Amino acid sequence: MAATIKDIAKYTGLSIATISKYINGGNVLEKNKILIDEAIKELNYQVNTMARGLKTNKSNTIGILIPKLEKIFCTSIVSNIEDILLQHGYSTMICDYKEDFPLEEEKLKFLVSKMVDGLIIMPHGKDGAIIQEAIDKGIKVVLIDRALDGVDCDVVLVDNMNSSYGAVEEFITKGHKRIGIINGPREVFTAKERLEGYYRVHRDYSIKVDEDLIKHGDFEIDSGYKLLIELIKMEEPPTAVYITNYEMTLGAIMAINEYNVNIPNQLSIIGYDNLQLARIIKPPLSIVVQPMKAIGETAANLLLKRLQGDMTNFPIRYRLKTELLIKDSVRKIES
Amino acid sequence: MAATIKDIAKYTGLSIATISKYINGGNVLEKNKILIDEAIKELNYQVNTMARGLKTNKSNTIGILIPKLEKIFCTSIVSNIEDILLQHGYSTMICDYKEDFPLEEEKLKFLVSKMVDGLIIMPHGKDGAIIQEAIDKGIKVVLIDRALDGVDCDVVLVDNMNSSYGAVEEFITKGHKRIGIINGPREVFTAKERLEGYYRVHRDYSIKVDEDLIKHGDFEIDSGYKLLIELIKMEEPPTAVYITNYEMTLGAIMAINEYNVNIPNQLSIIGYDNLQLARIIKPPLSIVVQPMKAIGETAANLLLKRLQGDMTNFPIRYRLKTELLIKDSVRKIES
DNA sequence: CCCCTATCGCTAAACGTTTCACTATGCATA
DNA sequence: TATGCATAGTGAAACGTTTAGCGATAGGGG
Repeated sequence: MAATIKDIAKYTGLSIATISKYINGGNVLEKNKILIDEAIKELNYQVNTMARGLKTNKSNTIGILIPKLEKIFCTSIVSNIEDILLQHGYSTMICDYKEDFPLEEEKLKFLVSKMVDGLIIMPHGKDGAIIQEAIDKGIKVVLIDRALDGVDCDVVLVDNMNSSYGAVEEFITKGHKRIGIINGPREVFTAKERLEGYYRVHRDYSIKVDEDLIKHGDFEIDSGYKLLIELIKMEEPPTAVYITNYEMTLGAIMAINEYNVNIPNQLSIIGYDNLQLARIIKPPLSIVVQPMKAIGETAANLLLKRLQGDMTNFPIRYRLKTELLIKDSVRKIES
Repeated sequence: MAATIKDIAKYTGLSIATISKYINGGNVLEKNKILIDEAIKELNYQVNTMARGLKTNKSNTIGILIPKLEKIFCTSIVSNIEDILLQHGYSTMICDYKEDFPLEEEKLKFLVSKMVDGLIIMPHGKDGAIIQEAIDKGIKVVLIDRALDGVDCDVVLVDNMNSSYGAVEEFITKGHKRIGIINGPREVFTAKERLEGYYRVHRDYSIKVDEDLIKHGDFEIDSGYKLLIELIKMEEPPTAVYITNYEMTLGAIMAINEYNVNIPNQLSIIGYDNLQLARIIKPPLSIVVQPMKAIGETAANLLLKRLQGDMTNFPIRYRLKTELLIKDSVRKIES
């Protein structure tokens, strides 16, 4: 049905080797160039990527693997990655694994089976073995947002520790002493780091941490909702709560609305990740803003560099800074 | 490097044809099954999808093409599509075209070049020619959200007309007469239909439409923001505003917050698309909820049916109903 | 004992490219 | 004129599968 390189050869009277050479940027007599171009247009020829991939073991395609398509944090990064890769002639294949470990493995294998030349992964599992397998096959890999043990590759991370430090410090300098934190799962890389920042700033300001104020959710709306309720129902509730991702921030706000908690008079809040959120909520919400654009760009450019064979400083680990956006959801406590 | 079917043949002493047959579900003696399985495990064999695709012209992969990755409306549908396709052994390749027409064409070609067996597309351009080309190549296509002229395929749509009708009717029955609408671009399929509903309910209730109350945005946050301001700054402003997509609803709320407009006392509002939004805003927002889940499921199941060769009622056009979620953002006007 | 059928396995060609090694051509240099 | 050397083009093998067609084997019915 579809025209092949053979048809072009027949049309032009040249050999397939010549056609192939031209298509791949080789030198051909001017008159043959014209002839081939004509044939391509006439026969509506398009390269068969399967055949090419079979020969070359390349696809000019980058696989992107993220936890969940509905998380704006993920898609926003992906979009930035795409922008850059596209400019350099790479296509992308986006997969999400729905926060599911077995599915992560499956999708990763899928991408590998599609002969991607590179991979950008926001990993979920603790186990880097399958990723290492891909690397061993010669696929260049860049991890984003979360590091992984036992994997030999570049990583682009956010400075979670200092971002938490800054947010909680904001509370402290405004006079808060009982500060709740709604954090992610204990075992998750980013959650661990964010909690570390919480501890460290308490230590630096000589404020004792009340472990009851530390709540572990699962980074989803529901747990934000439930844990905020737990916090405000405590016998001695916190005067401020720091929530460490976007979805849980949403959930927390739902709880706040439902229980008619006045922000910031009854409770001070710092949320996470979404600029729009800050403007939609009343009063405007103070948030920690992650550098989605920088993450995407850094990861994409790094991968491009590796694909070009430039392995300087491998493996490299970037730490990108967050921004603390101060609005009206934190009250100053007079002492 | 990687093991091929040949290696398996060598390992087991069988021919490659037998291996291939077994891998593809053919019958093989029990002892050979065991032997082959052992070889596969031992050599860590994985099918080379390129070679397979080259022979079969199939990939067991479905391409999904959406306007923008950051739009929760899109990704939410995609996620539902994926769930179903995955259950049936299909993988998906997700592409977005950033609301850009040339890029839409490019990405479509990319997907076609990857030999996708089917396509689910939320189209942007008016021109269905390239899509028709794909169809002519034997790729099964299902369009979602927007229909397209000159394309011979199934479509899964939302009943935009009646959803607008219902939303505006809610205002009318509560006594509103001057009802603004922040709509999408004039030429966009869904926007046209939503406007049609607005007109029709006015006609049915014998309320004259003031054309100045009809605003055309571009379905992005900014235009929601600007157009709401335009509306409230009118000499004779509307008492209610209906906003026809999620992003513009966000923008409108930003404007409302900024100008300290009291909802619903100064202005009644019905927004679009996002259940979470309803609970985050104060007062809770009445919204039109589109059936993302049903759209995804309908499209996926339909495509699966077509892929199985079942072409009954082709081309079929689904019209899915929206739900009007009534909360506290609409005021009753006593007359 | 023969024939039929079912089952399993094999040979070999084909899919559409890329690429290596080679030939042919033309031109400048000695 | 002979030599050397780019440059353009070619033939053929290879990439890892699938599959049509055929051969071999075995079991069962007559």
